[in-house]
Amino acid sequence: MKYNRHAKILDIIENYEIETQDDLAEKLRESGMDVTQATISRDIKELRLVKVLSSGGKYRYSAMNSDGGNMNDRLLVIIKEAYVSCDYANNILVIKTLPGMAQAVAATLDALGWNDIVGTIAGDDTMMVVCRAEKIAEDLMDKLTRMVRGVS
Amino acid sequence: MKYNRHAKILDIIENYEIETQDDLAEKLRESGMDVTQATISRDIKELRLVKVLSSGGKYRYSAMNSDGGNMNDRLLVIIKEAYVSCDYANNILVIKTLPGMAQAVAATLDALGWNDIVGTIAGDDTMMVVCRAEKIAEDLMDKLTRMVRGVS
DNA sequence: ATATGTTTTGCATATTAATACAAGCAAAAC
DNA sequence: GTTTTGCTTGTATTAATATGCAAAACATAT
Repeated sequence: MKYNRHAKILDIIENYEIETQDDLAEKLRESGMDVTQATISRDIKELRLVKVLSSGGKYRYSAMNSDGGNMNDRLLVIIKEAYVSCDYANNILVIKTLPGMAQAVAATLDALGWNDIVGTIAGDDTMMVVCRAEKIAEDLMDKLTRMVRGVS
Repeated sequence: MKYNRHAKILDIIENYEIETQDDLAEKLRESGMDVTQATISRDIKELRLVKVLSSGGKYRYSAMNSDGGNMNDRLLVIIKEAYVSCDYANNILVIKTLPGMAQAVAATLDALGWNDIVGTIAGDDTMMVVCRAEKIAEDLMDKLTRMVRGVS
């Protein structure tokens, strides 16, 4: 359940101004994930999130865009966990995952903040990535399949 | 004294693994700057520093490289505060500042993490920036003079 | 020199975050 | 089937950080 939660956390901090770990706990609870502040402290450490000062002068948890390759590791773990198959047409990449895991993959891809990715959308076991160009979709598919096969 | 301290803080966190605000207070004390944790908390807020997880698994304060233009603001304030004059020869930019402020400007420039800047060195009221190329030095001088004149 | 407004700071404290420890679980090993 | 091992979590606690408030420091006008 941990990786789902991590993904949800990435999702939450992107869409809400989360000031404290308790705020985050609350939001997770609303999603049916019941954890304590202690666990969240550990999640935040693992995800390498940081507390930044938002423009409004308040603190806010955030996934630094480009944190030295760490999010890539995260993607690796989640992909290995969730991946089923992958294909693309034109600039759209479609990723099939285990049931319930599509959100996790999408949130992680989002957190990477890649400019070449226009956006993602996720259902339950399928997600789509809108890429800037067909070439990007192809490259991303390659990258993912290599990840799953354990090739660096 | 505040801007000097801010500069020193930037300097310290770059050169030491600062885990807590108390650690930072200690290092500042070694430099003859005597402040409490409370002040440092406020400094960290103003400088928009973040606590990141270092590769060694420990937390560490850091100035995110490229935090959405905020360090630029910081540079702006410090430049307005300290700037006297500026000139360059070849790829070396020389900045004259008010007495004692050269370190502040240098640390702030360092914190920007610009690739085009090879390095900086600061005395008391003069500092030098070694740029990757003459063009860079020229651009930087322009940027600084525009800053001082209040032109964006 | 004195008053007045602004900024910076420390103190004390409230709030927030990290962690030692033990318990619970599940998979692997025996 | 039992034991071992490794991982995740909550509890309780400690550690770290943020902030309200008053005092001090500074600047500026009178």
